Amino acid sequence: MKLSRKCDYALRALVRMAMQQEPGYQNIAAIARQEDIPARYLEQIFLTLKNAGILSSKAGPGGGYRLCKAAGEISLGQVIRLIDGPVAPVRCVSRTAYEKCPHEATCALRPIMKDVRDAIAGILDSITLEDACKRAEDIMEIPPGRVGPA
Amino acid sequence: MKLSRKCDYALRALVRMAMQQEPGYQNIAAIARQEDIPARYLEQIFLTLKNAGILSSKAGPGGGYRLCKAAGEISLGQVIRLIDGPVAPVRCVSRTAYEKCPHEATCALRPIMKDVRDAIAGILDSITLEDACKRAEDIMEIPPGRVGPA
DNA sequence: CATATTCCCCATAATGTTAGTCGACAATAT
DNA sequence: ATATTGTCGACTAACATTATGGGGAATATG
Repeated sequence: MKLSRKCDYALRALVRMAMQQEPGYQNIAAIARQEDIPARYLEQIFLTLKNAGILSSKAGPGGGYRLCKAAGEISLGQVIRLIDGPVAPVRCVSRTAYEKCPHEATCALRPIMKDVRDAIAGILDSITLEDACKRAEDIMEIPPGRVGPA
Repeated sequence: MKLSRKCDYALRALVRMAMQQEPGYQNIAAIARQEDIPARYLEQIFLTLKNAGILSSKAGPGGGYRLCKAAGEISLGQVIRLIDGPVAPVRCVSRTAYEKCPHEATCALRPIMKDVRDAIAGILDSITLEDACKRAEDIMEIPPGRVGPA
């Protein structure tokens, strides 16, 4: 039930990109440095994200990557499926990568696993990079009107 | 987010064992045949389950394995953690295998992953082998009073 | 144009995990 | 005694993960 490190990198890098206010390009080296990710590895990840239409890129000085859509349009589920594959614990309950299982008709576990899948997907498909960013900002800066930590 | 095949084997074998009404021992070969699991592999799995106090065993003719506790006392979560490790998508939100992460304090993903973990654990820790068995029986035999499929 | 910067694509290596298989042995029932 | 069944440890083949590296193409700048 574990997220790969690669996927963790992808999500963290995307949140970082989404937090950037100005609309310019951000290069791999900078993101990699900030998030402590091996740059050449992040390169591969960004390429995948680009091919999936999540990022777009521009070469040369001042170039780099930027989000292709609004942060509110990119769900965590979308990214996770792209990097790690289906979120369902078993394929026979996956909506995006369903695969028939011979025991399916009489399997006692299947309906339970379906509940698990729905619970996971229910969260990950409803939360976007924008939502994550907001949470991140709440964590990092004390909201105005507050005097200090509670 | 995927269950290993090994874990799938373990769960299916345990449900099968729990469905057996008579209190005797059931041997590996029989379970392996019924559930279509490589016998020598299931051997390893049962040994692990035994060492964890879920199964007990007896050698010799008429021997085999049986559940060590009532089916209602064994949760799916317990079995899954034993075979596959923590159910949390990332270790820094695991209750049973927590591990500190350097980004923890400012991480935007963590609270989301915590929700995912809670959702998964909420289901898997509350459902027992007994629950699964009931579902299995419902699937396999049409309840009395019903004339046929709806 | 020359040059530096940055992304693009392919290959490959190091390491770890999964899903088994095997052989010899110990316990038990008849 | 012998057949049956579990116990234990080692081993392996295949695959996945986590990178690293070379060589190129696109682009901005002077």
